[in-house]
Amino acid sequence: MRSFSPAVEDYLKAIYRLESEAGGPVKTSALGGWLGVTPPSASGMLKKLDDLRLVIYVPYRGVRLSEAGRGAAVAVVRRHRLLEAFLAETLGLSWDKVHDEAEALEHALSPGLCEVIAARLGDPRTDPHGDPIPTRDGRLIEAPSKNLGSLRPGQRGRVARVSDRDPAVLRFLTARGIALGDILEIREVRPGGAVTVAARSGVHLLEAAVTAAIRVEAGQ
Amino acid sequence: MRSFSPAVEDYLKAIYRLESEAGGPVKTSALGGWLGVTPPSASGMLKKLDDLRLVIYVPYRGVRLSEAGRGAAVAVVRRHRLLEAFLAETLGLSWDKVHDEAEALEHALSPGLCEVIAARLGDPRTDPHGDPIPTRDGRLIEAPSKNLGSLRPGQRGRVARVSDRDPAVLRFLTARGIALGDILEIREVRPGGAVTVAARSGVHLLEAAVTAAIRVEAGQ
DNA sequence: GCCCTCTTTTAGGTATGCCTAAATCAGGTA
DNA sequence: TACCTGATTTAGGCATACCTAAAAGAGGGC
Repeated sequence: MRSFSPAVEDYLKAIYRLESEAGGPVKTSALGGWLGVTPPSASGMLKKLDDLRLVIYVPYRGVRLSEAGRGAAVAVVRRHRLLEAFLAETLGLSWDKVHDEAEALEHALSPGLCEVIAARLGDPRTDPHGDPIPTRDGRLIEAPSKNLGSLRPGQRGRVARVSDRDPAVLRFLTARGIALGDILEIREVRPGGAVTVAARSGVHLLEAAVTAAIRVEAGQ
Repeated sequence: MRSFSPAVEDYLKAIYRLESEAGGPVKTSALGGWLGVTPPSASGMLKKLDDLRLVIYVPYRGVRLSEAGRGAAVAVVRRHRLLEAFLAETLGLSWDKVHDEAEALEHALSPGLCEVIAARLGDPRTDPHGDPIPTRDGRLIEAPSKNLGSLRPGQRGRVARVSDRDPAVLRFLTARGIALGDILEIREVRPGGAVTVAARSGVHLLEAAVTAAIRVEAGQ
């Protein structure tokens, strides 16, 4: 498996993520929005990725990863999450900082060094946000989890994953003393998506953006 | 100080190194040869670097770093050598492997992460090849050293630095049990530049390429 | 079924950084 | 001083990956 340009890797990773979220083909504009490029730029790149057989792109309809594309995307995700785990472990970087640094370094990490890091960390299963790290052979085990917002008042859940998309959310949770593995009990669900939760560190109001970022292992 | 493209950083680093070695302006073809690009490519880039005020480029005469260029070059050298030290320290990478990995990662290392690494390592003064690591404020302290080949039979020197240019040389030295800090005594100087040395691990014949890669702190 | 609107693609352009081929310059030789 | 040779620069191209503006397609409302 040859290596791809940073731009190609970013597209594959983005398509992988959006495809998982949407459960179907990804629209050109959604991809462009996610990556911060204009629709024409995304459209042009998709044609190129289709030529490379990394995606199946049907103009006006959307794009899906091919088997080869999925493999390449998962490899990038593995590098990214291993780097996050490595930076947290060896340098003590907080979970709100690891994403951006990993984002920059992932394209420059050789396969050999990637595996040295994995071995050094003892093949961790998750990164600092709780996201699963794909295995070397490209398997990704997604533990079942549901969005915190889908729980009813009185229900409890263990914080399993927190989206790394917005560092401010991560800092907010750190400031409130909420971390991965903590058990949250829903007290109140407000219209708009905000919730009130009881945690080890007390009762907190979590705004919609925060609630949406948290996935829990339910039934605790 | 804004950040530069990987290509620009590579040129600055190369000019810095060749300028130090030559003790004067660097020729276009020497730079191209070092970086593995053709003379026209180097020529074009030098014009651009001159526009950016990073170098003083006199067509047909050669190129020197400006103050700004020197600062940027030293910053890249710092990132490179800190990364080498970090990879050796935390991952146990051998001195023949750290260079290539650092070469790839250095352009993606943020200033912030660079300083976290420096702090974690306790602000090391040298990388795994004995090359000095510039300080954060851009000072580079070069300890006096001379080439192993300049010693006469009977003279001794402590291995202070070994060029990271050729990994095979580094592996050869490792295989012969010769490391940084070891004391070598010249037994024989052969025509062409090869030498015979007595080391802790025994007597070894070092070919010209190996001899040229070693710098020693003389008078041991 | 037609049209209108929004999305998406095509067209054409910019910047980076590399290449080959051709022209030009510098410096030593006759 | 005129020329030759080798180094260097200019000229013209290619690939990547982005942009804006304009054209074209898709799908809903009437």
